[in-house]
Amino acid sequence: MTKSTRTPSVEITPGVLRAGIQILDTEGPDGFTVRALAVRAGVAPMAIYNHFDGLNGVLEALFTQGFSTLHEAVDIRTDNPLADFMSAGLAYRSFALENPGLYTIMFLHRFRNFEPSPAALYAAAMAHQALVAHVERCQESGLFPGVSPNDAAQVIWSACHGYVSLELIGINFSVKRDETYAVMLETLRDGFG
Amino acid sequence: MTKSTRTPSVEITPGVLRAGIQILDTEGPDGFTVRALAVRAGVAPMAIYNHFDGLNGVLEALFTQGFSTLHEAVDIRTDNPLADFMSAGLAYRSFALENPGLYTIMFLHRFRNFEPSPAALYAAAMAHQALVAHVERCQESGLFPGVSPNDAAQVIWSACHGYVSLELIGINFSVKRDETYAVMLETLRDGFG
DNA sequence: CATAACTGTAGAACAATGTTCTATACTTGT
DNA sequence: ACAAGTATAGAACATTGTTCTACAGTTATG
Repeated sequence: MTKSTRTPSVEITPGVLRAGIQILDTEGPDGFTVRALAVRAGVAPMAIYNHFDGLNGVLEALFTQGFSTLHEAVDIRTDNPLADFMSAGLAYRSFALENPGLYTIMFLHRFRNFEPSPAALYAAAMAHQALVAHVERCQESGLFPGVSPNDAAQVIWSACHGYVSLELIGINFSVKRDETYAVMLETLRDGFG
Repeated sequence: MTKSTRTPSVEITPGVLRAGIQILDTEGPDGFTVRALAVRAGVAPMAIYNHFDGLNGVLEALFTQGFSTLHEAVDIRTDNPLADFMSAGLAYRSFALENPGLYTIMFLHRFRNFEPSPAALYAAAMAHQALVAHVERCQESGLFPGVSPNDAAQVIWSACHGYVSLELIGINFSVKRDETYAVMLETLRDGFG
Protein backbone atom coordinates (compact mmCIF):
# COMPACT_ATOMS: atom_id res chain seq x y z
CA MET A 1 0.00 0.00 0.00
CA THR A 2 1.61 3.19 -1.20
CA LYS A 3 0.37 6.63 -0.24
CA SER A 4 -1.05 8.53 -3.19
CA THR A 5 1.08 11.32 -4.55
CA ARG A 6 -1.73 12.85 -6.50
CA THR A 7 -3.44 16.04 -5.30
CA PRO A 8 -7.25 16.20 -5.64
CA SER A 9 -8.35 18.77 -8.22
CA VAL A 10 -10.23 21.04 -5.84
CA GLU A 11 -7.18 21.52 -3.63
CA ILE A 12 -4.82 22.56 -6.38
CA THR A 13 -5.97 26.12 -7.09
CA PRO A 14 -6.05 27.34 -3.47
CA GLY A 15 -2.85 25.43 -2.72
CA VAL A 16 -0.96 27.14 -5.53
CA LEU A 17 -2.24 30.58 -4.51
CA ARG A 18 -1.22 29.96 -0.90
CA ALA A 19 2.21 28.79 -2.08
CA GLY A 20 2.58 31.92 -4.20
CA ILE A 21 1.90 34.21 -1.27
CA GLN A 22 4.30 32.27 0.95
CA ILE A 23 7.06 32.47 -1.63
CA LEU A 24 6.59 36.21 -2.17
CA ASP A 25 6.48 36.86 1.57
CA THR A 26 9.64 34.91 2.32
CA GLU A 27 11.80 35.05 -0.81
CA GLY A 28 10.46 37.98 -2.80
CA PRO A 29 9.79 38.13 -6.54
CA ASP A 30 13.00 36.25 -7.42
CA GLY A 31 11.73 33.05 -5.83
CA PHE A 32 8.41 33.19 -7.65
CA THR A 33 9.04 30.51 -10.30
CA VAL A 34 6.89 27.76 -11.77
CA ARG A 35 9.03 25.02 -10.27
CA ALA A 36 9.17 26.64 -6.83
CA LEU A 37 5.40 27.10 -6.83
CA ALA A 38 4.91 23.44 -7.74
CA VAL A 39 7.28 22.19 -5.04
CA ARG A 40 5.75 24.33 -2.29
CA ALA A 41 2.18 23.51 -3.29
CA GLY A 42 3.04 19.83 -3.60
CA VAL A 43 1.82 19.60 -7.20
CA ALA A 44 3.35 19.01 -10.61
CA PRO A 45 4.71 22.00 -12.55
CA MET A 46 2.13 21.27 -15.21
CA ALA A 47 -0.61 22.09 -12.70
CA ILE A 48 0.32 25.77 -13.10
CA TYR A 49 -0.66 25.48 -16.77
CA ASN A 50 -3.66 23.19 -16.34
CA HIS A 51 -5.30 25.21 -13.56
CA PHE A 52 -4.03 28.71 -14.41
CA ASP A 53 -2.91 30.48 -17.53
CA GLY A 54 0.72 29.86 -16.65
CA LEU A 55 2.64 32.03 -14.22
CA ASN A 56 0.74 35.11 -15.36
CA GLY A 57 -2.52 33.42 -14.45
CA VAL A 58 -1.31 32.93 -10.89
CA LEU A 59 -0.19 36.56 -10.73
CA GLU A 60 -3.52 37.73 -12.10
CA ALA A 61 -5.41 35.75 -9.45
CA LEU A 62 -3.22 37.09 -6.64
CA PHE A 63 -3.42 40.65 -8.00
CA THR A 64 -7.22 40.55 -7.90
CA GLN A 65 -7.27 38.82 -4.53
CA GLY A 66 -4.96 41.50 -3.16
CA PHE A 67 -7.22 44.36 -4.18
CA SER A 68 -10.29 42.57 -2.86
CA THR A 69 -8.61 42.08 0.50
CA LEU A 70 -7.44 45.69 0.52
CA HIS A 71 -10.96 46.80 -0.31
CA GLU A 72 -12.36 44.90 2.65
CA ALA A 73 -9.63 46.24 4.93
CA VAL A 74 -10.42 49.91 4.27
CA ASP A 75 -14.20 49.51 4.07
CA ILE A 76 -14.92 50.67 7.61
CA ARG A 77 -18.28 52.13 8.61
CA THR A 78 -19.27 53.37 12.01
CA ASP A 79 -21.33 56.48 12.79
CA ASN A 80 -18.23 58.67 12.76
CA PRO A 81 -17.09 59.43 9.18
CA LEU A 82 -13.93 61.25 10.19
CA ALA A 83 -12.84 58.46 12.52
CA ASP A 84 -13.57 55.96 9.75
CA PHE A 85 -11.45 58.00 7.36
CA MET A 86 -8.49 57.86 9.75
CA SER A 87 -9.06 54.18 10.51
CA ALA A 88 -9.01 53.39 6.81
CA GLY A 89 -5.65 55.10 6.51
CA LEU A 90 -4.24 53.00 9.33
CA ALA A 91 -5.84 49.86 7.91
CA TYR A 92 -4.17 50.52 4.55
CA ARG A 93 -0.73 50.37 6.12
CA SER A 94 -1.58 47.33 8.21
CA PHE A 95 -2.69 45.50 5.09
CA ALA A 96 0.55 46.32 3.30
CA LEU A 97 2.85 45.35 6.18
CA GLU A 98 0.93 42.14 6.89
CA ASN A 99 0.70 41.12 3.21
CA PRO A 100 4.00 42.17 1.66
CA GLY A 101 3.73 39.42 -0.92
CA LEU A 102 0.40 40.59 -2.26
CA TYR A 103 1.52 44.21 -2.03
CA THR A 104 4.56 43.36 -4.13
CA ILE A 105 2.39 42.02 -6.94
CA MET A 106 -0.03 44.92 -6.71
CA PHE A 107 2.46 47.78 -6.62
CA LEU A 108 6.14 47.03 -6.15
CA HIS A 109 7.31 44.82 -8.95
CA ARG A 110 6.59 44.49 -12.63
CA PHE A 111 6.71 40.77 -13.38
CA ARG A 112 7.97 39.58 -16.73
CA ASN A 113 5.22 39.73 -19.36
CA PHE A 114 2.56 40.38 -16.71
CA GLU A 115 0.00 43.08 -17.33
CA PRO A 116 -3.13 43.03 -15.13
CA SER A 117 -6.32 42.42 -17.10
CA PRO A 118 -9.21 44.91 -17.19
CA ALA A 119 -11.04 42.67 -14.72
CA ALA A 120 -8.13 42.89 -12.32
CA LEU A 121 -7.92 46.66 -12.70
CA TYR A 122 -11.63 46.81 -11.93
CA ALA A 123 -10.88 45.30 -8.52
CA ALA A 124 -8.35 48.09 -8.02
CA ALA A 125 -10.92 50.69 -9.02
CA MET A 126 -13.38 49.26 -6.49
CA ALA A 127 -10.83 49.67 -3.72
CA HIS A 128 -10.37 53.27 -4.81
CA GLN A 129 -14.13 53.79 -4.65
CA ALA A 130 -14.06 52.76 -0.99
CA LEU A 131 -11.78 55.72 -0.33
CA VAL A 132 -14.00 58.03 -2.37
CA ALA A 133 -16.95 56.92 -0.21
CA HIS A 134 -15.05 57.86 2.95
CA VAL A 135 -14.49 61.38 1.64
CA GLU A 136 -18.12 61.71 0.55
CA ARG A 137 -19.36 60.66 3.97
CA CYS A 138 -17.08 63.23 5.57
CA GLN A 139 -18.43 65.91 3.23
CA GLU A 140 -22.01 64.99 4.17
CA SER A 141 -20.97 65.90 7.70
CA GLY A 142 -19.64 69.25 6.52
CA LEU A 143 -15.98 68.26 6.50
CA PHE A 144 -13.44 68.56 3.67
CA PRO A 145 -15.27 71.33 1.78
CA GLY A 146 -14.21 72.41 -1.67
CA VAL A 147 -12.33 69.33 -2.78
CA SER A 148 -13.48 66.72 -5.27
CA PRO A 149 -13.97 63.37 -3.50
CA ASN A 150 -12.19 61.62 -6.35
CA ASP A 151 -9.18 63.91 -6.09
CA ALA A 152 -9.10 63.64 -2.31
CA ALA A 153 -9.21 59.86 -2.52
CA GLN A 154 -6.34 59.86 -5.01
CA VAL A 155 -4.31 62.12 -2.72
CA ILE A 156 -4.92 59.87 0.27
CA TRP A 157 -4.12 56.72 -1.64
CA SER A 158 -0.95 58.30 -3.02
CA ALA A 159 0.29 59.31 0.40
CA CYS A 160 -0.50 55.98 2.05
CA HIS A 161 0.90 53.95 -0.82
CA GLY A 162 4.00 56.11 -1.04
CA TYR A 163 4.72 55.78 2.64
CA VAL A 164 4.36 52.02 2.87
CA SER A 165 6.11 51.33 -0.41
CA LEU A 166 9.14 53.34 0.66
CA GLU A 167 8.99 51.40 3.90
CA LEU A 168 8.83 48.03 2.16
CA ILE A 169 11.67 48.74 -0.26
CA GLY A 170 13.91 50.12 2.49
CA ILE A 171 14.04 53.83 1.60
CA ASN A 172 12.31 55.33 4.63
CA PHE A 173 14.19 57.79 6.81
CA SER A 174 11.68 58.09 9.61
CA VAL A 175 12.84 56.83 12.98
CA LYS A 176 9.42 56.33 14.59
CA ARG A 177 7.52 55.00 11.64
CA ASP A 178 4.14 54.58 13.28
CA GLU A 179 4.20 58.16 14.53
CA THR A 180 5.33 59.64 11.23
CA TYR A 181 2.53 57.78 9.46
CA ALA A 182 0.03 59.20 11.96
CA VAL A 183 1.46 62.68 11.36
CA MET A 184 0.87 62.16 7.65
CA LEU A 185 -2.78 61.17 8.10
CA GLU A 186 -3.38 64.13 10.42
CA THR A 187 -1.68 66.50 7.99
CA LEU A 188 -3.99 65.36 5.20
CA ARG A 189 -7.04 65.61 7.45
CA ASP A 190 -6.11 69.15 8.47
CA GLY A 191 -5.10 70.09 4.94
CA PHE A 192 -8.49 69.13 3.56
CA GLY A 193 -9.92 71.67 5.98
CA MET B 1 40.38 48.73 -45.38
CA THR B 2 37.77 47.52 -42.89
CA LYS B 3 36.16 49.83 -40.37
CA SER B 4 37.11 48.99 -36.81
CA THR B 5 34.40 47.31 -34.76
CA ARG B 6 36.11 47.95 -31.50
CA THR B 7 34.80 50.59 -29.11
CA PRO B 8 37.40 52.73 -27.31
CA SER B 9 37.52 52.04 -23.57
CA VAL B 10 36.46 55.49 -22.45
CA GLU B 11 33.23 55.35 -24.44
CA ILE B 12 32.05 52.02 -23.10
CA THR B 13 30.86 52.96 -19.62
CA PRO B 14 28.75 55.99 -20.61
CA GLY B 15 27.48 54.14 -23.68
CA VAL B 16 26.22 51.22 -21.63
CA LEU B 17 24.53 53.50 -19.10
CA ARG B 18 22.84 55.43 -21.90
CA ALA B 19 21.70 52.18 -23.49
CA GLY B 20 20.31 51.00 -20.15
CA ILE B 21 18.21 54.12 -19.72
CA GLN B 22 16.94 53.88 -23.29
CA ILE B 23 15.93 50.25 -22.84
CA LEU B 24 14.12 50.92 -19.57
CA ASP B 25 12.36 53.95 -21.03
CA THR B 26 11.14 52.14 -24.13
CA GLU B 27 10.79 48.47 -23.19
CA GLY B 28 10.64 48.42 -19.41
CA PRO B 29 12.44 46.06 -17.04
CA ASP B 30 11.78 42.99 -19.21
CA GLY B 31 14.04 44.30 -21.97
CA PHE B 32 16.90 45.03 -19.60
CA THR B 33 19.19 42.09 -20.46
CA VAL B 34 22.92 41.75 -20.91
CA ARG B 35 22.59 40.96 -24.59
CA ALA B 36 20.17 43.81 -25.26
CA LEU B 37 22.44 46.26 -23.44
CA ALA B 38 25.42 45.10 -25.51
CA VAL B 39 23.56 45.39 -28.83
CA ARG B 40 22.19 48.86 -28.11
CA ALA B 41 25.50 50.17 -26.78
CA GLY B 42 27.36 48.61 -29.71
CA VAL B 43 29.72 46.63 -27.48
CA ALA B 44 30.38 42.99 -26.69
CA PRO B 45 28.32 41.32 -23.96
CA MET B 46 31.55 40.77 -22.08
CA ALA B 47 31.91 44.54 -21.72
CA ILE B 48 29.12 44.43 -19.11
CA TYR B 49 31.39 42.24 -17.00
CA ASN B 50 34.68 43.93 -17.75
CA HIS B 51 33.44 47.49 -17.09
CA PHE B 52 30.73 46.80 -14.51
CA ASP B 53 30.07 44.12 -11.96
CA GLY B 54 27.66 42.37 -14.33
CA LEU B 55 24.07 43.46 -14.74
CA ASN B 56 23.87 44.44 -11.07
CA GLY B 57 26.78 46.80 -11.56
CA VAL B 58 24.89 48.63 -14.29
CA LEU B 59 21.81 48.80 -12.09
CA GLU B 60 23.87 50.11 -9.19
CA ALA B 61 25.36 52.86 -11.36
CA LEU B 62 21.95 53.89 -12.70
CA PHE B 63 20.39 53.75 -9.22
CA THR B 64 22.99 56.15 -7.88
CA GLN B 65 22.79 58.37 -10.95
CA GLY B 66 19.02 58.52 -10.56
CA PHE B 67 19.15 59.77 -6.98
CA SER B 68 21.83 62.31 -7.84
CA THR B 69 19.70 63.68 -10.65
CA LEU B 70 16.63 63.71 -8.40
CA HIS B 71 18.63 65.52 -5.75
CA GLU B 72 19.62 68.24 -8.21
CA ALA B 73 16.06 68.52 -9.48
CA VAL B 74 14.54 69.27 -6.06
CA ASP B 75 17.42 71.41 -4.79
CA ILE B 76 15.79 74.76 -5.52
CA ARG B 77 16.76 77.92 -3.65
CA THR B 78 15.33 81.36 -4.14
CA ASP B 79 14.49 83.88 -1.42
CA ASN B 80 11.01 82.37 -0.99
CA PRO B 81 11.16 79.14 1.05
CA LEU B 82 7.48 78.29 0.64
CA ALA B 83 7.59 78.77 -3.13
CA ASP B 84 10.73 76.62 -3.24
CA PHE B 85 8.95 73.93 -1.26
CA MET B 86 6.11 73.84 -3.78
CA SER B 87 8.51 74.01 -6.72
CA ALA B 88 10.42 71.03 -5.37
CA GLY B 89 7.19 69.05 -5.23
CA LEU B 90 6.46 69.85 -8.86
CA ALA B 91 10.06 69.13 -9.83
CA TYR B 92 9.82 65.70 -8.21
CA ARG B 93 6.98 64.69 -10.49
CA SER B 94 8.66 66.17 -13.56
CA PHE B 95 11.76 64.15 -12.83
CA ALA B 96 9.76 60.95 -12.54
CA LEU B 97 7.71 61.46 -15.69
CA GLU B 98 10.74 62.53 -17.73
CA ASN B 99 12.95 59.72 -16.46
CA PRO B 100 10.66 56.69 -16.12
CA GLY B 101 13.59 54.34 -16.71
CA LEU B 102 15.63 55.67 -13.82
CA TYR B 103 12.52 55.90 -11.66
CA THR B 104 11.80 52.25 -12.36
CA ILE B 105 15.19 51.20 -11.03
CA MET B 106 14.94 53.49 -8.02
CA PHE B 107 11.42 52.58 -6.89
CA LEU B 108 9.23 50.47 -9.14
CA HIS B 109 10.92 47.16 -9.76
CA ARG B 110 13.01 44.75 -7.74
CA PHE B 111 15.56 43.39 -10.19
CA ARG B 112 16.76 39.84 -9.82
CA ASN B 113 19.55 39.62 -7.22
CA PHE B 114 19.89 43.40 -7.09
CA GLU B 115 20.18 45.11 -3.74
CA PRO B 116 21.46 48.69 -3.73
CA SER B 117 24.77 49.09 -1.91
CA PRO B 118 25.20 51.36 1.13
CA ALA B 119 26.89 53.89 -1.14
CA ALA B 120 23.84 53.92 -3.41
CA LEU B 121 21.50 54.29 -0.44
CA TYR B 122 23.62 57.22 0.70
CA ALA B 123 22.72 59.01 -2.53
CA ALA B 124 19.06 58.38 -1.70
CA ALA B 125 19.57 59.77 1.80
CA MET B 126 21.14 62.92 0.34
CA ALA B 127 18.08 63.49 -1.83
CA HIS B 128 15.93 63.12 1.27
CA GLN B 129 18.08 65.70 3.03
CA ALA B 130 17.27 68.20 0.28
CA LEU B 131 13.61 67.89 1.28
CA VAL B 132 14.46 68.24 4.95
CA ALA B 133 16.30 71.46 4.12
CA HIS B 134 13.20 72.85 2.39
CA VAL B 135 11.12 72.26 5.52
CA GLU B 136 13.80 73.78 7.76
CA ARG B 137 13.96 76.92 5.64
CA CYS B 138 10.16 77.21 5.83
CA GLN B 139 10.32 76.87 9.61
CA GLU B 140 12.93 79.62 9.81
CA SER B 141 10.29 81.82 8.20
CA GLY B 142 7.76 80.79 10.84
CA LEU B 143 5.93 78.27 8.66
CA PHE B 144 5.11 74.62 9.43
CA PRO B 145 5.35 74.92 13.23
CA GLY B 146 5.30 71.89 15.45
CA VAL B 147 6.40 69.25 12.98
CA SER B 148 9.78 67.54 12.82
CA PRO B 149 11.53 68.49 9.55
CA ASN B 150 12.53 64.88 9.07
CA ASP B 151 8.96 63.65 9.46
CA ALA B 152 7.60 66.37 7.22
CA ALA B 153 10.13 65.50 4.53
CA GLN B 154 9.16 61.84 4.76
CA VAL B 155 5.49 62.75 4.44
CA ILE B 156 6.13 64.91 1.37
CA TRP B 157 8.32 62.32 -0.27
CA SER B 158 5.73 59.62 0.40
CA ALA B 159 2.92 61.62 -1.15
CA CYS B 160 4.90 62.66 -4.21
CA HIS B 161 6.34 59.21 -4.76
CA GLY B 162 2.99 57.55 -4.20
CA TYR B 163 1.28 59.80 -6.70
CA VAL B 164 3.79 59.41 -9.51
CA SER B 165 4.31 55.70 -8.95
CA LEU B 166 0.57 55.03 -9.20
CA GLU B 167 0.64 57.16 -12.32
CA LEU B 168 3.54 55.23 -13.86
CA ILE B 169 2.12 51.79 -13.15
CA GLY B 170 -1.31 52.74 -14.45
CA ILE B 171 -3.39 52.77 -11.24
CA ASN B 172 -4.35 56.43 -11.05
CA PHE B 173 -8.00 57.40 -11.09
CA SER B 174 -7.58 61.14 -11.38
CA VAL B 175 -8.87 62.68 -14.58
CA LYS B 176 -6.92 65.93 -14.49
CA ARG B 177 -3.63 64.62 -13.18
CA ASP B 178 -1.73 67.90 -13.06
CA GLU B 179 -4.50 69.53 -11.06
CA THR B 180 -4.89 66.66 -8.63
CA TYR B 181 -1.16 66.71 -7.99
CA ALA B 182 -1.33 70.44 -7.29
CA VAL B 183 -4.24 69.83 -4.90
CA MET B 184 -2.08 67.30 -3.08
CA LEU B 185 0.83 69.71 -2.64
CA GLU B 186 -1.53 72.44 -1.43
CA THR B 187 -3.21 70.05 0.98
CA LEU B 188 0.14 69.16 2.51
CA ARG B 189 1.18 72.84 2.69
CA ASP B 190 -2.08 73.74 4.43
CA GLY B 191 -1.99 70.64 6.61
CA PHE B 192 1.43 71.53 7.98
CA GLY B 193 -0.17 74.78 9.15
C1' DC C 1 59.90 51.73 -35.54
C1' DA C 2 59.30 47.22 -32.94
C1' DT C 3 57.71 44.72 -29.39
C1' DA C 4 55.14 43.74 -25.17
C1' DA C 5 51.28 44.57 -22.22
C1' DC C 6 46.70 45.65 -22.16
C1' DT C 7 41.95 45.37 -23.51
C1' DG C 8 37.79 44.66 -26.45
C1' DT C 9 35.48 40.89 -29.22
C1' DA C 10 33.45 36.54 -30.71
C1' DG C 11 31.72 32.38 -29.53
C1' DA C 12 31.09 28.35 -26.88
C1' DA C 13 29.41 26.59 -22.69
C1' DC C 14 26.64 26.03 -18.25
C1' DA C 15 22.70 26.24 -15.08
C1' DA C 16 18.17 28.18 -14.40
C1' DT C 17 14.05 30.02 -16.31
C1' DG C 18 9.00 29.78 -18.74
C1' DT C 19 6.65 26.92 -21.63
C1' DT C 20 4.98 22.91 -24.41
C1' DC C 21 4.45 18.07 -25.43
C1' DT C 22 3.88 13.12 -24.59
C1' DA C 23 3.14 8.96 -22.28
C1' DT C 24 1.62 7.00 -18.01
C1' DA C 25 -1.17 6.24 -14.04
C1' DC C 26 -4.51 7.61 -10.86
C1' DT C 27 -9.70 9.10 -9.88
C1' DT C 28 -14.25 9.49 -10.74
C1' DG C 29 -18.84 8.73 -12.69
C1' DT C 30 -21.91 5.70 -14.93
C1' DA D 1 -16.34 -2.94 -14.68
C1' DC D 2 -15.25 0.22 -17.73
C1' DA D 3 -14.70 4.71 -19.96
C1' DA D 4 -13.71 9.44 -19.56
C1' DG D 5 -11.23 12.81 -17.31
C1' DT D 6 -7.11 14.59 -15.02
C1' DA D 7 -2.73 14.79 -12.36
C1' DT D 8 2.02 13.31 -12.92
C1' DA D 9 6.85 12.70 -14.50
C1' DG D 10 10.05 13.77 -17.63
C1' DA D 11 11.95 15.29 -21.87
C1' DA D 12 12.58 19.13 -24.78
C1' DC D 13 13.26 24.08 -26.48
C1' DA D 14 14.41 29.01 -26.40
C1' DT D 15 16.06 32.67 -23.47
C1' DT D 16 18.31 34.33 -19.51
C1' DG D 17 22.84 35.63 -16.50
C1' DT D 18 27.35 34.30 -16.19
C1' DT D 19 32.05 32.38 -17.07
C1' DC D 20 35.83 30.89 -19.94
C1' DT D 21 38.99 30.83 -23.82
C1' DA D 22 41.17 32.12 -27.98
C1' DC D 23 41.95 35.92 -30.91
C1' DA D 24 42.72 40.60 -32.54
C1' DG D 25 42.97 45.53 -32.17
C1' DT D 26 45.15 49.42 -29.26
C1' DT D 27 48.53 51.60 -26.59
C1' DA D 28 52.72 52.26 -24.10
C1' DT D 29 57.56 51.49 -23.81
C1' DG D 30 62.14 50.34 -25.47
